[in-house]
Amino acid sequence: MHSRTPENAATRQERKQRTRQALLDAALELLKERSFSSLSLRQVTRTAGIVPTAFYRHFDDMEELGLVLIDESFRTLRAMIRTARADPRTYEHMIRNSVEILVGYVHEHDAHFRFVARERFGGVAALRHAIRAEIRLFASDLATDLARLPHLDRWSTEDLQLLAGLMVNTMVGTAEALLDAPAGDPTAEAEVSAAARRQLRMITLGVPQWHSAGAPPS
Amino acid sequence: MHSRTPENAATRQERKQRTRQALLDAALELLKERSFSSLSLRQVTRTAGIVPTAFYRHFDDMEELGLVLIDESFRTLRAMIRTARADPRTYEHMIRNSVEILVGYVHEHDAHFRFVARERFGGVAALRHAIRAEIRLFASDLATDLARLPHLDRWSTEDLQLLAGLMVNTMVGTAEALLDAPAGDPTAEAEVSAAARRQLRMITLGVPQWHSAGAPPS
DNA sequence: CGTGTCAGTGAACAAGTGTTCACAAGGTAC
DNA sequence: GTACCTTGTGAACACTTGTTCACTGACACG
Repeated sequence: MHSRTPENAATRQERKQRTRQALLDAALELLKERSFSSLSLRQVTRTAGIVPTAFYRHFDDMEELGLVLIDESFRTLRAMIRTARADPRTYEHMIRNSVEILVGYVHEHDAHFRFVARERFGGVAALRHAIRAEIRLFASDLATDLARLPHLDRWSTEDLQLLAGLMVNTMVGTAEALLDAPAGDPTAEAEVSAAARRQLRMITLGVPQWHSAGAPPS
Repeated sequence: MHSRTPENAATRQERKQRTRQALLDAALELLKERSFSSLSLRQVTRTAGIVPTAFYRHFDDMEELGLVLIDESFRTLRAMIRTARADPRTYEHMIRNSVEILVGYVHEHDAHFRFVARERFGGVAALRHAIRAEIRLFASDLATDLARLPHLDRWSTEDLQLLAGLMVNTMVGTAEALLDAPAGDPTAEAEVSAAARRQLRMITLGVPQWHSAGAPPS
């Protein structure tokens, strides 16, 4: 064994990537309690186990790190959405499925969800805008999925967007309620998801009436 | 004119109250851009025009100031709600009325709304909890009002709460959309409020169907 | 008029901040 | 095997932060 790579060493790129990820993880960990704007570069490097100045080898700025963190968070969010988009046969099926998947993801990636929820209206404009854009995108995807359901196939795209926005809003509210539930309390979690299902059902019940009711202008 | 009170002077209590208010106003002004957790005592005193140490004559803490600010914000919110609660005759009337009042209040007290929206999931736990409690209270009030409307008079209180939560959520989302609209752009504002009305209508359209549809368990 | 109260001052502190710079060490490339 | 490149180090900088303390001066009260 003349090789001097005891298994934790590796190519330089890999090592760099590893401490970069350590910085991201450290920040995400700290963001469970503080908010991003009150997070200091030195705190991040300290909990990542490197010296403050080394930070600049990986990011220009705390803001740049924040944006990468948003990207990372939305990768898991998009993965969730992809899972949830599988064949929306009926409203009921879609509702049960979506809520269940949401609960699972929030449970498993609560740091990402917590970060996004906190920064959605937080102090840092760049993060706010990135998040807002992603959520809008999400609503658009949902709208095109909805268009395949009975009754909704003849809705205008504007109304579909509004309906999707309503549902996304409810889901976001549910996610936030889940984050607030005492960690790992299964009954609280069950209550929140039951409430979410009922609320989504309330929304869908109006669907068949919408156009026959006239949908008054403005 | 031997009196040395040129009009800005007054009794000592009044003067104290005035600088106290100056501190609150300064903080609220700064909170339009930063978030509370990244707001420093010295910044507040600086923009209020007093020396940092004088802060302690009025508050023990920045957190105490924050809580007072929440109180102040929710006084205007409660005033809004009181106005909006006047006789909910029909759904349509209620919707038009509520949205219009909301738009007016957000327009006039945008600093308060902005502060609340930002701290609802912000870093400071005490503020978060205070806000959450107020919003729950709001939803409860709305639920009791809703109980007087046709169809809803025979709903269970749990379902009324869920419906109210749905509507409050939509209103909160609308308020946040209004805060994002380019300042004073009347067409953007009109679009947001039109969207809000349509969304609320979508919700109410399901109401007559709810119980006849079975409202399946959990 | 005289005395005490108290909102606001200014100096001082220990600690934390972002960012710079010169430097060490070791993997990379020739 | 040697020279380079790059990740991480440590000292140093100029600031800002919260909080303390002894103080001043004008209003309040007797």
